[in-house]
Amino acid sequence: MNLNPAPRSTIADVARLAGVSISTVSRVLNNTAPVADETIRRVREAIETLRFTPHAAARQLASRKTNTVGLLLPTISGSFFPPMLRGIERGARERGYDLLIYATQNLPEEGHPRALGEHNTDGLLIFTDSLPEAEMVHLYQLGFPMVLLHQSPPEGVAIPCVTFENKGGVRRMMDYLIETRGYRRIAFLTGPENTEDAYWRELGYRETLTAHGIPFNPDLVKMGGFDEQLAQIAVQEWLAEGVKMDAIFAADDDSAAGVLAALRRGGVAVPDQIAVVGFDDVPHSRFLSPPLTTVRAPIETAGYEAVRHLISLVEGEEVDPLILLPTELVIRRSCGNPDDA
Amino acid sequence: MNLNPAPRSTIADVARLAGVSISTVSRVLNNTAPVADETIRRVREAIETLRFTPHAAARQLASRKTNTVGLLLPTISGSFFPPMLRGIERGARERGYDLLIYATQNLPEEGHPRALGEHNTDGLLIFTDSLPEAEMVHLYQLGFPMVLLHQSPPEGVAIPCVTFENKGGVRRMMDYLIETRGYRRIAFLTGPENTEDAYWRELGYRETLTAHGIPFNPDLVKMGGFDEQLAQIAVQEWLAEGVKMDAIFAADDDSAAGVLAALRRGGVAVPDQIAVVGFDDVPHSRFLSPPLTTVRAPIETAGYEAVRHLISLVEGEEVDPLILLPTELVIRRSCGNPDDA
DNA sequence: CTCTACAATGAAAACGCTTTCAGAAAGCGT
DNA sequence: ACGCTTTCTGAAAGCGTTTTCATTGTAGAG
Repeated sequence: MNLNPAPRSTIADVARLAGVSISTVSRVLNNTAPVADETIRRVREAIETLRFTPHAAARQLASRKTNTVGLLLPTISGSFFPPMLRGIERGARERGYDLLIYATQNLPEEGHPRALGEHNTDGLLIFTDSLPEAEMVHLYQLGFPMVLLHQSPPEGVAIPCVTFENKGGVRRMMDYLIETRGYRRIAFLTGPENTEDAYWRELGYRETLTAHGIPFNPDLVKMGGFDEQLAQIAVQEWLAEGVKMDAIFAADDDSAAGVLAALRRGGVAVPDQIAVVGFDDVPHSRFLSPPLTTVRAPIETAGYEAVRHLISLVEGEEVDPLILLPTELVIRRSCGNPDDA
Repeated sequence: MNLNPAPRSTIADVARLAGVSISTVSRVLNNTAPVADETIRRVREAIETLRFTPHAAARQLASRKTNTVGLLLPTISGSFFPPMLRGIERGARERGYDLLIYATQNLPEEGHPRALGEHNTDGLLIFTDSLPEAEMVHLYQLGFPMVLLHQSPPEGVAIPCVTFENKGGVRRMMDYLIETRGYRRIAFLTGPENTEDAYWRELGYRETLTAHGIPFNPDLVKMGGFDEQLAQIAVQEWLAEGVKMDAIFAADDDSAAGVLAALRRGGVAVPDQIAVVGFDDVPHSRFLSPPLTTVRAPIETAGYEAVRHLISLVEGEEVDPLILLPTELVIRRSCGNPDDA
């Protein structure tokens, strides 16, 4: 089937029908030079009757621009992902760019990781752990536009990075738990290793403890891995070990959901016996039971800003090397908020 | 910056370095005609030392193929989305295609909806409600490859469609609830209007009722809209109205999560007072409390199969008009499963 | 040995645009 | 009327590939 795939009309057809040259058609298409009103009208009309659509590849070849940005991420999962992608898609679309997605996990074995950026896209959005450092440096040296999401660039490589104000967010939440709610034994469920967001969140936890003169207790820290199931297991262990605590700070909301589930299963009342807080404020969190107190991270905004900065870069503008998005406390019932009881 | 963007090497550079013609380079690149082993070696070497990557746009222009498929969806959200996208990405990648994403919600006002498929992609994956019917018909008449996801084609338009065996899944779940668990007053929380999955699921509910001689009771049906919050509200209404029921069948897992939250808030024990079941088995569902009994829909597989069928179409093969993916009962605690109590 | 067939290569023509260059027409100050 | 812009337009040269066509050997068939 489809052996004779309907001859698409080209710019030449339009030119012929409108009685002008292809240059003129191109000019009205791109508004790239003055054209007489009457001519514009005729060309537009011809375009309409022929249902003409410029051929993207030809355009890209001639103009040396793809008007496409690529998004690299390790894999597609978690409740973090949809808001981020939504922001990215919106940002790209608003500036007239298309969005190409690569889950690097699925990429062919060492095949042509290079083919990624250099020719298919004008720039790359790189999420966390999705591109080997060597490849990144090479692209950088070629002057290829990139923006990092939740990951800082390698030493000496000035690739802009957008991320959350993780440490400050944790800090404010900890202050609240300690000062307002009076908790002292606060456990922390870390994110995955080698993840920067996770690193800063944990650091915020430790620093705030110190600032309040509370000694750091290694028994109160386990790995939650930003994962619901891992978090459940960790909490079950705490329960089994009989470790006592006033509150559990989960490094993200997915793991906080796991904490909630494990505590409920273990017959522990939240927040009466143990308070629980998370980080991110993914859409789901307000529906947890009890509704989750958390640190709101502007996930969608991060995606949106990242892609806009990338496009600025593509279009030759300068861009701040670090874009730190503010976080915000969202107090709900899981931490024992009396106002919402 | 980036005014002098590192001259990328072209096929001509490779040819020169290897001492052959560009035709030969192209041939070893695409394995499109026999080339002497020694020549292949030299060309490969030249490619390597120049770090040459073929320019995608030029390739597309010359070969009239983009090796890209587009995914159209209304918006990016919900727990349904990540598995689906994962399947699609994997399927596309496996067959050597790139994936372009369009959230049609973000598309410019009536601008060039046409530009979507015709020139940027070799084919389009169309999710539910994301493309006006007229546009679809037009593309179809042009012979443009498309596959629909969870939506059937308009009258007389033979666009393949992949979706779940919704009615059968609901049917089996209902049989189980009625026959094995002995429930009679089963409420149903519908999906959004004008959504086919929602339609078939509701139909399955009604038909099974009839099959078991249970009269249909309109009081036991409310709109859940595949949405956690809407579902909560609906359940709150039921509770306020004092409607009695043995079980609630939510048309998808997101709304089932809302049901669970609302019941807990209303002090109703699940499954002891009211059983709850959902549909989809999104990753999250097994972590709900109690773990959700649901109908597993192969979401990732649907995406995977859809994109593979699309690519088959692109490559000129025939494809079944309807791909119905089987669903499967997943019995967990929320329906009162004694084995897992 | 000749004939045919096929492996191996190169030259050159697309592919459908954008962009430079140049020229014609038209306005305008003097 | 004269030069000088400025506006508008067309011809033609790319952009970096793939693909067709032609050419040259070289090997097996007869």
